[in-house]
Amino acid sequence: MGTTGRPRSQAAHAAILKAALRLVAKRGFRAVSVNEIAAEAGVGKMTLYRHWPNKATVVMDALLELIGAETAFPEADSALESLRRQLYLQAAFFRSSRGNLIRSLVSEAQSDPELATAFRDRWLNPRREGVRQNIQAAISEGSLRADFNIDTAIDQLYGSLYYRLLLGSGAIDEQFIEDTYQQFLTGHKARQSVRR
Amino acid sequence: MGTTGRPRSQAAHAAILKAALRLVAKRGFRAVSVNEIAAEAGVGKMTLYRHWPNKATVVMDALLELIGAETAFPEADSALESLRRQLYLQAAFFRSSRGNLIRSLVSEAQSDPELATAFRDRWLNPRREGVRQNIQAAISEGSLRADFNIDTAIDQLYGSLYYRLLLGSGAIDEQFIEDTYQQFLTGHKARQSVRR
DNA sequence: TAGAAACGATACCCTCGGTATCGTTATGGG
DNA sequence: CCCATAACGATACCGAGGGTATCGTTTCTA
Repeated sequence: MGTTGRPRSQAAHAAILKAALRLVAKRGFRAVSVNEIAAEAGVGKMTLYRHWPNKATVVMDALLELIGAETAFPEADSALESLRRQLYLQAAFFRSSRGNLIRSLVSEAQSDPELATAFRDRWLNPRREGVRQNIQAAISEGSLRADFNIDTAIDQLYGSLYYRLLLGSGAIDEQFIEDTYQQFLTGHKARQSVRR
Repeated sequence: MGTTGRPRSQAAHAAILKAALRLVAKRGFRAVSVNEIAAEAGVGKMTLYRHWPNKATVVMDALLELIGAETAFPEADSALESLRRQLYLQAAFFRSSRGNLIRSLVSEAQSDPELATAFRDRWLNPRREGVRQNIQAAISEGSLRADFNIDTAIDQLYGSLYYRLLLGSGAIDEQFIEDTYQQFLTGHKARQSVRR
């Protein structure tokens, strides 16, 4: 078997991810070199390349392993309220320095098809699936209609957030989130809201 | 005066922009080198750097000078119809190879604050201003309400287009555009549509 | 305890954006 | 008409950075 030899250092693995997260969140992907990440982690450059095939994959893993759960759906009394709160979480995430991770990866993905696929498969689609299930729960609860295209609705909900993050056309503040949520509600709520 | 000496070659200027547009539309910003652009234009590299300070600015100018008018607002019977048709134009533009220019510039702007400012000032904001005037015309015509935040509405209209262009989460096809337009209308149309 | 593989360090390669400098060429003010 | 001036194409060069190769050393397991 391939089980012989010195094992990979989990400490080095974790230190590299942590260093990559810190540096890229603070200064952005392009401004940080692989040498810096390795030095910050107290590790040789070659150790980094033994664990990951390239710089972008390190940052992708840092995003998923260290802060992937930061935008999970919060518990709430209704599916709609959970959706609304998740929008606020996503906005806070985008406003924070960690938003730089998303900006960096989307930027690199424009010229790196493998990274683009990985970003969709590992970050975007799982989150979209969460939103889809939430919306379907809201439909089951009778608070949303059932006759709209869910994918398009998700794009309209989250597209404007990514737009402001990447284009910097305006603040991702509470007013903006509330307006976006209300606009979604206006177009998709059930005509007769179920009451109890 | 500084009017002495050999004048700048307008032919070289135009050839460089055309070469940059062709190559970047086909293969993307990062995959095309400055040497290639100059060679394709039949020009020395230094001539390029005499006309522009860096690679990104060349592509920015190519976008504005060669295809800036491609997404102007079409004439129509009503402001709303003009807006709807402009969405279709923008979608066709994003679907075409020229969409690579936008993807490239947004990508580079993530690590180049000057480019980010130029992209907003020269591309985004003028187009947003056109949308704003169109929306205000629609309000004046009585087909839209007057009590919503126009900037947020613009982000919701166009944000999902940029989202699909940059994230590749779905096709920017007619169905998507129509759904997006209808969702905007549902949330912002006047309660009593004016008829004649 | 011996072989295999990961470790940190470091030298190296290659591409590419941008600069410097060459001799040459086109202009326009005097 | 002619000469100072600046742009021209070509080419050598610089520096940064991603990724590789190789060193002697260390740590594991069979």
